[in-house]
Amino acid sequence: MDIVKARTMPGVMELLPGDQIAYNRVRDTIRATFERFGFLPIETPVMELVSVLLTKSGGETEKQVYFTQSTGARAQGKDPDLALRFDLTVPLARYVAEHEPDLAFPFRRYQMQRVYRGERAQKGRYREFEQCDIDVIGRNDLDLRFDAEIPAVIDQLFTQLDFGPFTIHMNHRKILRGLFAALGIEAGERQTTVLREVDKLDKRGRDAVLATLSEDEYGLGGPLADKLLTILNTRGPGAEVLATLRGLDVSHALLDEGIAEMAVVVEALKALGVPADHWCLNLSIARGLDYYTGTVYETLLDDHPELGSICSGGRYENLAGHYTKSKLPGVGISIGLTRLFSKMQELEIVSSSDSTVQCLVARMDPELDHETIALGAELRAAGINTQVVFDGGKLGKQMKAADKAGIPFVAILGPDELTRGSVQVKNLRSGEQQDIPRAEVGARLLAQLGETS
RNA sequence: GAGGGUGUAGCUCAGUCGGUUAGAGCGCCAGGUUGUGGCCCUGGAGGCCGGGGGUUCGAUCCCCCUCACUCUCCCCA
Repeated sequence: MDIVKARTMPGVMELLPGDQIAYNRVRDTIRATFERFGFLPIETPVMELVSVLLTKSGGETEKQVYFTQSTGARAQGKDPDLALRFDLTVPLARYVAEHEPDLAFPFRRYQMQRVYRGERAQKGRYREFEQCDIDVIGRNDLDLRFDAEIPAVIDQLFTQLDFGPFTIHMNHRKILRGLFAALGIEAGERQTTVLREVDKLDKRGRDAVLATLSEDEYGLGGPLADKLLTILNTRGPGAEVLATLRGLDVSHALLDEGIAEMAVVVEALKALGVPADHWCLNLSIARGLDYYTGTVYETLLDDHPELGSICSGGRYENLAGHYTKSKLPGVGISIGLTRLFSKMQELEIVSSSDSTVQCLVARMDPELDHETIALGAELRAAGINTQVVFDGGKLGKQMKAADKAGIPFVAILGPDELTRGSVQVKNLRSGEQQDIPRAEVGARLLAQLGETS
C-alpha cells in the first residue's frame, strides 16, 4: 500500500500542545484586554460571497484570494461564487451594513479569526493566519478621541504581554497629504505612489528613498525630494512634532486640518494615561493601504525593530461604501497574532513549558486502579485539571513523562498510602513531596496551584 | 510576478579531491535504580544520501532534468 507523506501545505502554523497552550495564553490576554475596553465580540463566516468580497478589484490582497466551491458546482464547471476572507475589515464592512439597524453606534467590536491569502509563504508570512482586530464604527461622525483609545488598548496589551519595550508610532494621513500638496505633489495616483515610497524610509534608509523619488517616474527634483524627506524624518513626542509642523515654511489647508486633529488625539492620549515613552509621532509612517484617511498606527518592539510592525491600523472615512449609502467612519487596528507569536517563539520570549494538566495521578499498582481513578475524580471535583495514568510503565517513567509534558504535580496513591488514608503529592518544580490526608488533597493542591501560578 | 539558496537519521548538520559496512550531537526506546523526574553511564532502533536520466569499472559526491522546501524583492499581518 502506498503511504502518503503526512504534511501540511506551506504557510500554515500548526503547533504541538505545549506551544498551543502558550499561543492560547497570548490570545486570551488579547481578548481580555479588548473586553476591558468595552469591545464586543463578533465572528463572521470564513467564506463570503465573491460578489461581496471582491467589490472592487485592483487591491493587492484581493489578487490573493482563495476561491471555494462545492463539488457539485465544480462538476458543472461553474465559476466559484464563494471565497475565503483575506482580512477582517471587509467582512466587518459587510456585517455593519447588513446589521446596521440592530447595532448600537458607535459600534465597538473585536474579532479574532483566521484569514487566508494565496501568496508565496516566507518568513513571518502565512497563507492562513489569525488576526485580532478592534474597530470603532460611527454613524455619520466618529469622535476623534476614539483615535486615542486605540493606542491606549495597544499600550495596555503589550504591557501585559511583556514582550519588551515597545513604541506606538503614529502619523496622520491629512498631514502627509497636506505636505505633499503644499510641495506641489498633486493628489491622486502620484501621492499614493510617493506615500508608498516614503513608508520605506525606516527600512531602506533615507538615501535609497531619496534616489528612488528623484527618478523620472516620480517627477520630484532632487531638492524637492530632499526637502520632503527632511520634514518626514521628524519624529518624537507629540507636542514637539506638532510644534515643528506648525513652524514649517509650507502651508496648506489640509495640513492645518491634520495638525488640529492630531492635537486632539495627543491631548486624549495624555488623559488616557498612555506613558509618553510608549508612543511618538513619526511623520514617515504612511501605511501602504490607501483607504486610511486620518490617524495611522504602527507598533514596533524597541529591541527588535527588524520585525517590522506587529500591529497596525488607522482611521478611514467610510467603511462600507460598497454596501450601503450610510456614511460609516471608523478607526481600528489589527494584530497579526500568528506572525507575532511565531516571532516571539523565535526570540524565545514565549515559553511552552506549562501544561493545561495540573496534576497527574500516577499508577503504582494495577490492583489499585479503582482507587486512582476515584482520586482523579475527587481532584477534578475540586477544580483541578487531572489526568490519570492507566499504562505508564514504571513510576520513574511516569514522573519523567509528567515533567517533560510540563505537568506541575504528581499524586501517588499506592498500597502504603491507602493503608494510611493519605496521598503523596509531589511538586515537580521544587521536588518537594508531601503526605496529605486524602480528604484534604483537593483543597491543599488547589491552594498550592494558586501560589505557583 | 522577479531573483537567489538548499535537499544526507525524527531534529540540527558533518562527510566522501568519485571507491566497497554513510557519521556526530540532540531526541527516541531499553537497562543500570524491584515505589520517585531533571544529572551520569551502557546498549539499541532509526537513512533506496529528494526523484529520474546521463558520464564512469564504480555516483550520496560530477552533469542535465524534475520535484520539494526556503529566503529576498513586491505587498502586507
